[in-house]
Amino acid sequence: MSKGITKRSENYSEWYNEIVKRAELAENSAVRGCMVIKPYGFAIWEKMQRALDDMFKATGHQNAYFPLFVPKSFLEKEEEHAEGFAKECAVVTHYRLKVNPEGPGLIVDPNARLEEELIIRPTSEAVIWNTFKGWVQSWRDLPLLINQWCNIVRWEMRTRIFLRTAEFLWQEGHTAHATEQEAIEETERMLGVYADFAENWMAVPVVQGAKSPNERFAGALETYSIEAMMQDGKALQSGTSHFLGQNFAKAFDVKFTNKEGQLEYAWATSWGVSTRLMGALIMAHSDDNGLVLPPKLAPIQVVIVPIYKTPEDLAAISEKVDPLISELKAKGISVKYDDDDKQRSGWKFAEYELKGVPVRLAIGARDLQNGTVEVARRDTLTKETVALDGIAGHIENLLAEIQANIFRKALKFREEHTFLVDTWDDFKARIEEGGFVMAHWDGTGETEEAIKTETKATIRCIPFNSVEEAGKCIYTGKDSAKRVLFAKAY
RNA sequence: CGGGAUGUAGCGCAGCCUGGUAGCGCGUUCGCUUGGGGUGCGAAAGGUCGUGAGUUCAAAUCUCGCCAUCCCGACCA
Repeated sequence: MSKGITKRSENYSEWYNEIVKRAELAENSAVRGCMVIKPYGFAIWEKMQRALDDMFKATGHQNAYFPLFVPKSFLEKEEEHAEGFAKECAVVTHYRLKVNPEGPGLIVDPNARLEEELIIRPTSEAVIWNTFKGWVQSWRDLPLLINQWCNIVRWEMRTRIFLRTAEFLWQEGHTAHATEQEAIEETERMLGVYADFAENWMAVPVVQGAKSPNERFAGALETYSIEAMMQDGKALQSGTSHFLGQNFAKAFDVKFTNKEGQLEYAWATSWGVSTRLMGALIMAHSDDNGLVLPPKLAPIQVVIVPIYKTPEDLAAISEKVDPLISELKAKGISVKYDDDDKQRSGWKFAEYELKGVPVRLAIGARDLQNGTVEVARRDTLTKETVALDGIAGHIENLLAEIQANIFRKALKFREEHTFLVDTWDDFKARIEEGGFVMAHWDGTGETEEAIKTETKATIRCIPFNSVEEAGKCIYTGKDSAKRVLFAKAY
């Protein structure tokens, strides 16, 4: 295997695949379309989960768990929902295998056919609303604020590790409310939580907005999303929040008695983010040397590499390093002291760079003499020699600075690749180059479809902060009241 | 499901056209060397060439079937 990795400018998708592999985040599995998330990659996902889970709890939600299997009759109940997911469902038809009587191996036992097929959940609205029926009777039972962490299966034709796999991990929030207004507020609140997480934890700036009807979740009245820009200028939908109206309450007969004693259908929301966020994290920050991680999500925030020849040298270094490790840990900083003699220091430098560790300290005989340590930061690839005295505080500040810096960098990149466009020729040219294009649209699905066919760009969202501004549709020239966000998307 | 390609050592590949002892790089193991950016040298281990059939004295190589994977399209968080 060559030591360098493919450059972003040469082949962006190859670069992405190599980062995933070389940083040991995940690998393709023996099972078509499914990935193995490796320990280092999973550690990042766990940090994401922890932060998100805390945010869900802080907004009043509780975790629960619902079955992997969805009876086909449940999935059928909400018609649009069923239609939307039908094409990508894995179906369980039998419950037993048996030894092949005519040869080696096992066969599906034809006598063990299920009376009703079970669908492996592509999402859990159906099972959950079937359950909610039993949980909701009175206005006092509302709001019902539930979240679950689980895996789901969507049988994709073409898969890409983290970005689109047949099986993936996610979190799905499902809530029931007494009023439409309350449900809409919840939908907005949770999109806000996602935006907060993306920007303040992942350091990925996002555009919040509403999906066009074409791009809406099957069964939703309104879908909101956060859209992030990757370094190739393409958009990645990084989280969605849906206002489901009373569709599921009606489909599953979830009614409650309001304060006036009348029966009403409950109002629903659902919202989710998935392991796709790992893809966003990689593609937003990493460079031609490997992964770049925001300190807040890095499994290892600081690595310390001793430079030594003899065991005596190492002992002298460790004597200085040990108290520093304690001090860093006391500040809640995760630190790894890599005194492993199996690899050389130069090899370690390259390896931790590849894995995106935000700060690397190197300490050798020279430093012991001078009372210093070499501090290297991953985001800028710069090094400085700093006095060992007071280094813990310095590192703490440095981690915060790195977190802020990679956000700034990503935001600057997005701003430099976002364009206001008013003519169709400009539109095609800008989309071709990559980036976000803010343009007027006549509001029809037909126009959206035509633009997609001609340019591969879709409406990523109608941004919440889009100002009212009279204009003409980029494609048809019809009147438009505001600009929407167009881009090619993952 | 349409179009294209690939399957040879743990990984990345050459060999196939023109059939005749299975090779290279990385990694692995051992020894020495080196140690502030993937050290250098030497030795060694490791493959029923995706699979099944056929042609042939002889098949990684030619023919046919099957399987799997990847890329490009239609579908998608």
